[in-house]
Amino acid sequence: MFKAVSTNVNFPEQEEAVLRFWDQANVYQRSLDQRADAPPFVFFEGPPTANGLPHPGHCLTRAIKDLFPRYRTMRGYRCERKAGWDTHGLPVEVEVGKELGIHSKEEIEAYGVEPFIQRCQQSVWRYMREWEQLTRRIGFWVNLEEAYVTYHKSYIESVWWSLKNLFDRGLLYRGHKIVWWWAQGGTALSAGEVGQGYREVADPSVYVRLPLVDQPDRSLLVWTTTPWTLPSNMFAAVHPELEYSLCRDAETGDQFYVASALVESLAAKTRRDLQPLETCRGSELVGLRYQPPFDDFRTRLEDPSGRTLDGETLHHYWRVVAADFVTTDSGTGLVHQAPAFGEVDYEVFDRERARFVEGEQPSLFHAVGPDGKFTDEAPAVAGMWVKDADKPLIRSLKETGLLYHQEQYLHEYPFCWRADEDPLIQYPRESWFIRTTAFKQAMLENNSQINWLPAHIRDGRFGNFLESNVDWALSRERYWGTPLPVWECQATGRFEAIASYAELLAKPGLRGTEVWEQAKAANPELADDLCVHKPYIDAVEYDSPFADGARMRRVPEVIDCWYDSGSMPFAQWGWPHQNAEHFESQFPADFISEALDQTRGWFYSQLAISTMLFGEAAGRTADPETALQEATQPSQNAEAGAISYPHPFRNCIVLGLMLGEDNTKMSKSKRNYREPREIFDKYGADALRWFFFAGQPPWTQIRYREQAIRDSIPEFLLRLWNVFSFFTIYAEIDRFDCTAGIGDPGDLKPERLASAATYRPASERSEIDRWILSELARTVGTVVERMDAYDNYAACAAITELVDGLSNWFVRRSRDRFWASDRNDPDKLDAYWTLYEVLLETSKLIAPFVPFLAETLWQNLTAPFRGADAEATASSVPDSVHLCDYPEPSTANLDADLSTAMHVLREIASLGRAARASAKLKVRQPLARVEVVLADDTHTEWLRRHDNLVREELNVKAVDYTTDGREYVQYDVVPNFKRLGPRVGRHMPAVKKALAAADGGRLLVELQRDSKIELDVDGEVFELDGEDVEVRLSARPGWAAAQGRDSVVVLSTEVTEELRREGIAKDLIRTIQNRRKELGCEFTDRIEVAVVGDSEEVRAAVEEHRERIVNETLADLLEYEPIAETEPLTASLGDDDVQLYIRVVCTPTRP
RNA sequence: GGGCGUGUAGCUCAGUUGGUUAGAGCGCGUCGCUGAUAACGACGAGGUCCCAAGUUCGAAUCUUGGCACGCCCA
Repeated sequence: MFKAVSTNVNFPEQEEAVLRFWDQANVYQRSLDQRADAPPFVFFEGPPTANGLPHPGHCLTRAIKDLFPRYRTMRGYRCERKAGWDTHGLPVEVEVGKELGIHSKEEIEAYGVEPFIQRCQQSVWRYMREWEQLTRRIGFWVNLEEAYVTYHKSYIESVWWSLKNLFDRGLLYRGHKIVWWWAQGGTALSAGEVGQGYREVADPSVYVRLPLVDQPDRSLLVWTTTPWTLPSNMFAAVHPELEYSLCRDAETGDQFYVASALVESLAAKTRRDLQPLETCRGSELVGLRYQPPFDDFRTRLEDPSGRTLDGETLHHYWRVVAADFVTTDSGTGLVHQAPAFGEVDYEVFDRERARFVEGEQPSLFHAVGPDGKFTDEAPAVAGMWVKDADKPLIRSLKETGLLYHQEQYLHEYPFCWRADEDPLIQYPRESWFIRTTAFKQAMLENNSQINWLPAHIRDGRFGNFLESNVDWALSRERYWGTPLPVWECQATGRFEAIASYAELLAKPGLRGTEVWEQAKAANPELADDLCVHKPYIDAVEYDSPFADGARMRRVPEVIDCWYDSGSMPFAQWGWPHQNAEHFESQFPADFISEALDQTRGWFYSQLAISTMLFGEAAGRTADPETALQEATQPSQNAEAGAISYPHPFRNCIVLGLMLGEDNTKMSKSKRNYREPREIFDKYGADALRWFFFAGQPPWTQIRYREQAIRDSIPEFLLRLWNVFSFFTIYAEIDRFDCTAGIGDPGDLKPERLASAATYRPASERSEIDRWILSELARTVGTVVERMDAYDNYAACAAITELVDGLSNWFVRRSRDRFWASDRNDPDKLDAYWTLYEVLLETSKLIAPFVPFLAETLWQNLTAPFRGADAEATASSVPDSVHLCDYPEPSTANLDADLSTAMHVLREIASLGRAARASAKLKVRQPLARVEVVLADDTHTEWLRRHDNLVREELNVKAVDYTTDGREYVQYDVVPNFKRLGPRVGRHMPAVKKALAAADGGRLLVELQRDSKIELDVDGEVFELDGEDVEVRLSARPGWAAAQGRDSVVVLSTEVTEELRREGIAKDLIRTIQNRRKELGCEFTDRIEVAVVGDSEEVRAAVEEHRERIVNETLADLLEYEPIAETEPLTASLGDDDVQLYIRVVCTPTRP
């Protein structure tokens, strides 16, 4: 039997108990085992880094990652959830550097790469425990024991395999990359580091004339704020669509080209008189040759030209080129290009170079060394720090007459975040690239098949990013990362890629593995995974296949850790070196989710790698040997078992970034959020989860608000809990037996309940039972539909509405049925069964969302089946709600008409309360009648049959319904715009006016009589039927009435003596009940009551309603003389005060 | 500077293919209900739906142009 559950509940404590139960009973594993043969629902875990502490943003990610797998599992899928950890990268190195008090690469080298990476390997687990605790506490079911780890040897070897695949297909190459370079420190800085170092500085801004080769009296006027890059000038860029003017300087006679839009501002700035001579489009300037600002490269290069792919001969340098990035915001609309010192410029160079045939391409001008000082390529300033060279270079331009104008220019420029006096410069470094651009179309095609949530990501942020794809700069000149598996022939410079450690060990003339072996011997604790890391792997060399006697040595770089995580679809299994069957069945993913910042991160790296390796419809096979060959030839292996786009993920929820309490980025120093741990302790994981799932769609930018988390308790969790508690309280009192007659309960699906002894079919139960069961069916339908579409927000809204209806209408209106004295009253049992069924189904329904509360509800609701008095076969009831099947919408119980009718009824009740409030007649005072005026009589019959609900709710004796209430209301006929719009068109305002002007009541009569209204408007006659118009009601003044959209409720305000006495009796009951509660009475305690006073009216009321008072308050005695040894309280009843004596007769001993 | 997103009540957010009375929760105020009660109900105050122009019989919704904020990139 049921045990009463207190309304007083401590959710966090309860959740801890549920966690212990899950652990002990091994529920997660059993939920998988139970679906061993079920179709898979594949989930990929985007690996977090355990190098920092988790914050509430991570809670959201982990909550949403839990929600859908749980849901799908209950829906009958097998959803394995393999955890993973991202462990490589610069942040780890920086952390370790901080510990050691060092930061430059030199310092790391001095400290020793070997101990450094050993520290890195340990450091990545620093906050492991916090992460695991968070994961467990928020209820994220994921296999942490078998997590994949990006530094593990098997993982790295998978990555190596993929890189060798790309290398062998010519997709991995070495080239230049322009990086932000800290010259003094000799290292490149990441975008994040550069971003920290911007500040405003004044730089020289120079306007330089570049005379045209063919027309030396005309020049291009270019502008730059980095004069030191001018010696390395290669091109001048114009926008092909812009208009340019050839201007004549009235003073000097110089003629030069400037963007037309900038002539005026340039003239003002230089205080010159500029006369436009002619205009042309930028595209007409393209191809013109000019004289470079400095002669060094020109004098050294003999014939700087080559053949293009079109077969022409074209000069390599000092030509006008077209570029879209040229603007007229500043400068002259002609942009000096020094590709070595600007990323954008370098792209231009790349494009230009691609026009030439192999071997005849231009090379990069580059007059500066890695130390930031000029080389001998620029003899005039050789050895000089670039910024110091600005002045002498400008002076020199002045001397040659090329300097047109000079000024100071204020702008943002990055400095080194570690040495803030050192400006950064853009500088070319050698780097390894993946030719992702060759797969741009394939990636776009693949992307177009992905179901992104929100949808705009596909063609918006992510699609645009793919459109502007550039080759992936893969390598990093760092230490802690997956080593690039490329070995270089020391004689020929040719490369070879290696796919596994074993493959390396099998190479001829192998040497260098002893470095690792010795390290391991010296320190047996060393993780074996480190053997494939720097510096050990660097020591391994072998005989070159390219030149006799030459050796192969590994290139020094490690790779971008985004490549690591993007490889997880196969690397998590060590595929293709092992686990072929796992990879087979777990690819591609049905569902992934991360925050928006992963657009260019994990979302991209996964898609790019998968597209390159597996293409579309590339046949996959369990045989690793052939897998490589197949993957090498994407899209040529379409055969049975082929995979098609999209892969490697089909559905992706892109979470919004979470902001702190003050709507700014969460930051530890600002304390604008709370540690997850504290949230769990104060409010619990369910409260947090519900806040995430029900508060807003997951892709909106969520603002962390403690109050909102706190609110999800009363708004949802506690409300449901109260219903549950109500049920158990009375089920215990009435010894409601849900087990009798049920043979094999299973997971207590509704059809199983039907076999119970006292269960009656819904069709035989009262209207309110059928109504809530219909609401339940409707809700289940919506929730399943929305959750299948990955829309948790709408699903939660439906659940909230159900619980609200359950609590504020079903229970509220059914309380009397539960209080009925006859334990075997069928109506009472119906009420129990209905509430029981709804609670059972609700606990399943909410299980994916709030798994803790769901579990507690389930276990309590099913306890009778596990108790000693349960029938023997009843042990089939799952001990966890998470082992149940998700509810199926029951079409049998669906009753749309009932839903609408009840909605109208609830509105009537609501209006009635409003009318009472305005008439200052409190609900406890019974009234004779209400009149309900309806706009139409669709539901009148039904309402009439069920007016007991209204009578009770409004505490009136009678309810009358009518559609003819002209006495109380005024009718307004308004157009149904949606329907009428297309037909009436521009006459709509006149129709509206005509309807408003007419007598609504008369129109209504006409409509009821003829089923149509004729309207003469603008000389045209319009015929409107009942659906073309809507009838609105408004209460006429002078009545205690309230109006809704479709009805007006009018109250009879007359209070007779009899009604008055009934009101007094009700007041008395209420006062006694309050007193019972104050005295701490159990629900079944008996009391004695005395009402002492000289009010005739009160006495009459008591006598008249004695039975009711006695019954409802469980009073054994109701008299008019004081009860001895009892403190009276004063109660105000009607117009009189009385003394109330209440004494508890007996308190049954508690069990 | 470019791309994407957001802008609706004091706060947090909904708002379905354009339809004329723009909603919810919280907060505030008033009143009420109450043996589920740290809950609940009613009423009220609170809105130039960021601005402007356009399309339309009709715009929070569609178009264009601005403004503000956020993110990403430069």
